[in-house]
Amino acid sequence: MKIYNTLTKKKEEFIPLEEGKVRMYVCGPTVYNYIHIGNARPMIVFDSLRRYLEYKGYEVNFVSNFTDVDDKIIKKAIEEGVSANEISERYIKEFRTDAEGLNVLPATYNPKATEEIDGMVDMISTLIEKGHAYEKNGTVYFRTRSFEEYGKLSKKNIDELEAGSRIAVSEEKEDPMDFVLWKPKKEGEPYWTSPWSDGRPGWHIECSVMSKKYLGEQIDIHAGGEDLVFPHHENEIAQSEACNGKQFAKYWMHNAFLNIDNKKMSKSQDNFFTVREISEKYSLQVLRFFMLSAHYRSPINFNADLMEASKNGLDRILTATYNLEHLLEAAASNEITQAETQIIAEIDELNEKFDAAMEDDLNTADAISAIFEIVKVANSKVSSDNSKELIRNVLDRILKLSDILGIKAEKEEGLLDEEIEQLIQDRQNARKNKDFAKSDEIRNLLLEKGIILEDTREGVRWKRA
RNA sequence: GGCGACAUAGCCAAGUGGUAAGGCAUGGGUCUGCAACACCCUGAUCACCAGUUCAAAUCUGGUUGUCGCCUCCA
Repeated sequence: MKIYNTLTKKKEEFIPLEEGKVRMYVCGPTVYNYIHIGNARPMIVFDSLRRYLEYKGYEVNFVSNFTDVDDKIIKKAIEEGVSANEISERYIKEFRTDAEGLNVLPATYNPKATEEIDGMVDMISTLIEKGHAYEKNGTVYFRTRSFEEYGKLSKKNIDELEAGSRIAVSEEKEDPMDFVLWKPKKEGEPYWTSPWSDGRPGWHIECSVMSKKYLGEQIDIHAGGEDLVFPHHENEIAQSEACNGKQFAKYWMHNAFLNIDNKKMSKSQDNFFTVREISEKYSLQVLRFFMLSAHYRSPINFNADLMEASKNGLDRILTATYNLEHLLEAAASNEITQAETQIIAEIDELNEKFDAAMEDDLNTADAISAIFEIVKVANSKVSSDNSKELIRNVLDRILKLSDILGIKAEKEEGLLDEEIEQLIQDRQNARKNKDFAKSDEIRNLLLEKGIILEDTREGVRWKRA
């Protein structure tokens, strides 16, 4: 598989550090609110990567953290008059609800920053010992100039950074580019004790420490949104490599941003959507499908029309599996014929197209097109005249490939209550008697109840609107 | 100011040297009692200019436009 590596700015063949295993870290959310749809992009994209790697047979150790101590969390806690912990616990719970709706698999480990403070103190101590960090008045800074390769990920030159810097100059810092590893508490803030002060860790050190603890000093893939390249990931590299003396992550992957109506999402512009809000209007499967319909490194635009189009597109796939399931029930023959092996060969070819797309830096847009092509084959060439084996093969293929993308392609219709069953029966009787006025009336009534009826060769069937 | 990305049909979007995948929408037709689903048909001189090449959406240079990072941010 080829992966575009931000570090080298090239697509590279993916070769894991340890054969058959993948160590992967994705920067998780700061839990101070519901996640927004921009947060959902890396979750979905890298979950799809994980699913694909697992499908290929890798054992994936997938770690994603919760940043549960932070200025924003503290601010929210003060506003609500509750503890910071209460805020973070609440939104971790909400995060899990949204992640489940998006069909994002749970991480192997979900460490919380506040539970890893000891490790952070250790790493900061090591950095001080090695001359990569220094303490001033209870604050510990990373000595950026001590790490020669600083800027290698974001391709920034430290001197140019300083020239154009908008960072407030601190009297304490040896250099304006130095960043905080540990900061003393302010009145009323949560704190932990350390050799330097009662306080809390800086944001960047968290990921270096949690990644090391759960995945080791060297990992295969480190991923996140492209805005994290600088300074967050650059700083993680500096901390981890200065501390451990070896390359931190082999492949750095970054997803592009999601815009709303071609504008950056921001609270001030009031074009901000949470995943929760979207879930009230659409299945989150539609959001997931929408996100995967473009390449992860391209910016993607979000608006109601595009969601509508995605919904229709996804429905095409869902309808196809729905149809195939009904055909499977209706099919009489079980013997696969010569002609049918041709259809399977065609599907095999499209399956290969899917794999090739995924192999090429996770080209989910192209992979989805392969699924659509299989749907086309199913719709145009498969009927209840075919053997169960053929139908089963095509159906399974669509379900399997969709599942790699985390798309649930099987409709969960549930059961109908007796009243509706009776109405459907009444309508069938009316149709038999050619009382179409009555049958249409019943159909409309059912539509109001959210049940759509379809008359097929194999009889009447229903689905939920 | 520094660094970087992008520009493909009404819309979304693949395609990185050999005359343009796929989806949505539109219009016409088939199927259906009518619908729905589905099927068939319907659409692109790949932002512009110049260059390299037998051959360019695809490489090079330039122009225009859009956007991102450099500050918490996915």
